[in-house]
Amino acid sequence: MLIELKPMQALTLWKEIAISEVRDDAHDLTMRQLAVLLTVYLEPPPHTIRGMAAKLGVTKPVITRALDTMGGYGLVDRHRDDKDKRNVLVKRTVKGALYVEKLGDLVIAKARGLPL
Amino acid sequence: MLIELKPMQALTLWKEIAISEVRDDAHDLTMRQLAVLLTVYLEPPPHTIRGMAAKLGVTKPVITRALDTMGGYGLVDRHRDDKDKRNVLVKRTVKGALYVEKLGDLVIAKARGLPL
DNA sequence: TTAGAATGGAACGGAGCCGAAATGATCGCG
DNA sequence: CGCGATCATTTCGGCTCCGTTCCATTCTAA
Repeated sequence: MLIELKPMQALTLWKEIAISEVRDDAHDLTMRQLAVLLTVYLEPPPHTIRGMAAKLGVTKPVITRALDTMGGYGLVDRHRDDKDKRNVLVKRTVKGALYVEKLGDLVIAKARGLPL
Repeated sequence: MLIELKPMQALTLWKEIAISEVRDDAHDLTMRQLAVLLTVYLEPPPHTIRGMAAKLGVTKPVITRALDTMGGYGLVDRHRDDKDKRNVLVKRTVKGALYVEKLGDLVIAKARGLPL
């Protein structure tokens, strides 16, 4: 659990992660794409385009395009809702789960290395 | 200090911050720009273009353009080094300091709100 | 003093994302 | 059944960022 995280530590953690993302990230995800990805993998389904657009405070095409890009990477999948065929449900993939898991490990590793 | 940060918590923290950035961020900074900004404000000077490019693992024009953009926002400043006039030193600004400080507060606030 | 190295920046074409508006498919109420 | 509402996607013009390459300035060492 997080206890007494100080401003300097918080910023250092954020900086280290940002640099790691810039240096190593193969997919070069946007902040918006990252927000979409983590929402899909951390919040309970179902995930619709409209719902995610509302949650992130962006327009629907932003979500559609983010899913296009990340779908191309194999990080997410989507198909029509059988109940209401207007809806599109975003699904998780094995590849995406591995990617998210690696991201979590990175945050933890960087958090451990923080100076006192 | 960070103690026993678990994978789920780490990812939730990162997700919350990403969403906040997407929703509220006035400047809409790229991950690279963010990495540059935090490097300038968290690591000891001097900061040269070449040095930061090496640190972030990107090309020089990336740093130059990031400084152009953020300089336009007033988040950073730069001028020639008097000792070696080939170098350009990146300087901090009051506006940039406030922005970074707010970012730190955001991380802390989100960290506090993490579920057990 | 001068040749070569180093530094930051500019120019270029290409690629991706943006918001707004239009499109196509589907639902549900009357 | 039909028509308006809802949902996701596509289209459009515009903007920003990308990497590569080239250039001007400045330093350094022979």
